[in-house]
Amino acid sequence: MARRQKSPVASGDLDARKATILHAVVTEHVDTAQPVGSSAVAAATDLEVSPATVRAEMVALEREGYLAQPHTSAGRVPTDKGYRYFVDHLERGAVGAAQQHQVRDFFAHVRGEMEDVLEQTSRLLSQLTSHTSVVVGAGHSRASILSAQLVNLDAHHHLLVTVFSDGTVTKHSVMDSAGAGAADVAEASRQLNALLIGTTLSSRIQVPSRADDVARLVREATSALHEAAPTIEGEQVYIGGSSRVAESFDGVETVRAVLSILEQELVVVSLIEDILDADVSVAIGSEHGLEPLSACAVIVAPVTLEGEVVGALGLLGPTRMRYREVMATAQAVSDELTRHFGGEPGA
Amino acid sequence: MARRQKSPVASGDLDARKATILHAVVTEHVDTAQPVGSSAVAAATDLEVSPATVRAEMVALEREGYLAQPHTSAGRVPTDKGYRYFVDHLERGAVGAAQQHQVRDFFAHVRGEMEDVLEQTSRLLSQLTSHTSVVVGAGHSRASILSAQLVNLDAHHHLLVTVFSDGTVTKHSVMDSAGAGAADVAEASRQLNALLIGTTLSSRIQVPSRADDVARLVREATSALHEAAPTIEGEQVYIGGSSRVAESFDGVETVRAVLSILEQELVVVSLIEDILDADVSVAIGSEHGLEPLSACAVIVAPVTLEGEVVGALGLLGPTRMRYREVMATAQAVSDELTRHFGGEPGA
DNA sequence: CCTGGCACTCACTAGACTTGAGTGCCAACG
DNA sequence: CGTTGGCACTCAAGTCTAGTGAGTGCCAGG
Repeated sequence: MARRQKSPVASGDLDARKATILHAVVTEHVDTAQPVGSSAVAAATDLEVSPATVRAEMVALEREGYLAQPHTSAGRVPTDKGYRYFVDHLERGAVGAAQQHQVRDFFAHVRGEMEDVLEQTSRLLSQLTSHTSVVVGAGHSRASILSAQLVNLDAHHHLLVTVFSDGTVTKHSVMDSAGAGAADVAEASRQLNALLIGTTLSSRIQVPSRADDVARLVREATSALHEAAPTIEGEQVYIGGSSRVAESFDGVETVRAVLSILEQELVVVSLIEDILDADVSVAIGSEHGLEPLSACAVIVAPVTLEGEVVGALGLLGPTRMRYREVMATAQAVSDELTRHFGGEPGA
Repeated sequence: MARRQKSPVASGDLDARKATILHAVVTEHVDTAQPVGSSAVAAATDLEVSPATVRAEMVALEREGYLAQPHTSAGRVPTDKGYRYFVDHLERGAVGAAQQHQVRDFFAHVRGEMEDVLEQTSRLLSQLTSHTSVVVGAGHSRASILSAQLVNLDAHHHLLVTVFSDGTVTKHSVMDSAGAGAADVAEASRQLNALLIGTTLSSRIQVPSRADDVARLVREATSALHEAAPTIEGEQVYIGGSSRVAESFDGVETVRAVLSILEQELVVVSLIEDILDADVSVAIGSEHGLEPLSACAVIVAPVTLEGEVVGALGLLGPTRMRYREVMATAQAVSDELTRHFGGEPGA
């Protein structure tokens, strides 16, 4: 714990006592939601020093930006930087046995398509942590096409149904003002299947240039598919427990702002992806650069499949959050989710 | 306007002056969010009576349950019953030209699958009204199957992809522990297609009882499809502008409760369906029976396709809401949405 | 470097008082 | 008899004034 320097503007590290004090302030503040005074810290730690000594250290911690005072005669509150230090120096803990069991149990019994599993996982996460959760299923830009089929809806509308190797299915409507016959549609379907199987959305396709109905349908269908590609590749997002936002923040305006962000799926996805790292990672306060979320902390964990990141889960709460427990939960669910898909690919 | 009786407990109707006063109280209260006093009412109406007279009428209105007093020395506030009368006797207005244009414009330019249209419509609604909106796409219990296809994912997993006449597509994973060969899967796919085309989810299917791989796959696939039927028939729900909830109510607990309800899609759907009537209809306060929403009013309008109700849109806000404008907007969007699908079925 | 002591700060609370919007009641008026 | 102005009454909300106490910063002595 004793590191190189103890200069007052040390940026990277703190001496053992300061670290202990900061830790105490964070845990106490998380518990009570109140500014923490020097005597409370002295009582909560095993430092065996007087409040006056703690005060001196707290002055230093404030000068260095780890703590802040709401007003002159109040206790201290951690700053974003304080939480950051706390999280960086947090020894990872495992989740409690009860939670562990609940997670295991969930994944043992969950059934259905991947989409359903992800959605339910999102519910699980927010139930376990009492925070809002986000589960992102990565896009399938690299998935290849297993099957493509053109289905006739009515005289002027067909539907291109495409199945990808990752188990996702997409549909695209194809207008057909000329009204090709059933036989032509069937032939176009056959050609599309032959043409698209094995390709990915980014592949270049050689479409027939003939002028007949069949060729026209094939061209229409492939262009519909590729035009929509950016959207399809876009990830699926499942948000759970958004009502928790109302509990986490007291200002109505904050609640509104956070909810408003959550409504913008693209923003949420890019937020999660920005934070996403190989391991469980955390963005605190203004670290993620989204101003309306400056009162939030976001904890992100990846979901991998055969070594590749195929998704992510995130938990969003106030900076005043039980980091240790929430991070452990994120880790546990991430692990189980990864295992779940590893054991049951494509299901 | 003059009706049968003016007995103090008249339930159905009010004499003209009382009606005018109630109307004034509602509009004023909606505007100001404050209890409305007798002098404000006297000033706002063209009744040309003194505040004292208005007071006498307000006492009667309170006795009959249309108005309430937050405390003895405050103005009056409408009760749910008061809002109900107001809404029932509201002459329908059209939306403003600007809004009308915005709605037309939206539907002129919106493109994509029905799901996308509904989702975007939900955004439009909440943007136009500043309230939370719900769009429900009806289930396709009556839609017949146009195509069914079994696609091989890997050695032990297949995917049954089904296209319905209403343009929806579903998928169901089919486990295959025995690992049938590619030829068998193709044959099963062919048989499934022949078997299922033209049927609906409620149809009874005659499945082959043979013991070979193909018959087994067919049985597995059809049972997967029919097991999931209740879920598939379940409507799609799109909720827009849930952040508006934070603006509409001041109590944090109310916000939380409402958001919590909105998270339960099944509850939302049944709420909307309960309220849904042939015309635009409204549920105020406790009328819908969902206690957490007792501070809310819900406005619902149907979306029809060829005379049949295929969906609904809802707007959820505080009981203190601009009923006239919101109802007009709901009506306008409902009309345009109906027209949109009428003109472009299945797209 | 630690500590107890001490004066100081300042949010928060409670109580007293004022204000004013709004009421209910009533007697008088057309 | 419905309407009206007058009037006393009520009560939430705002303002002011202490009083309280948690917590601080500083300092002198160990």
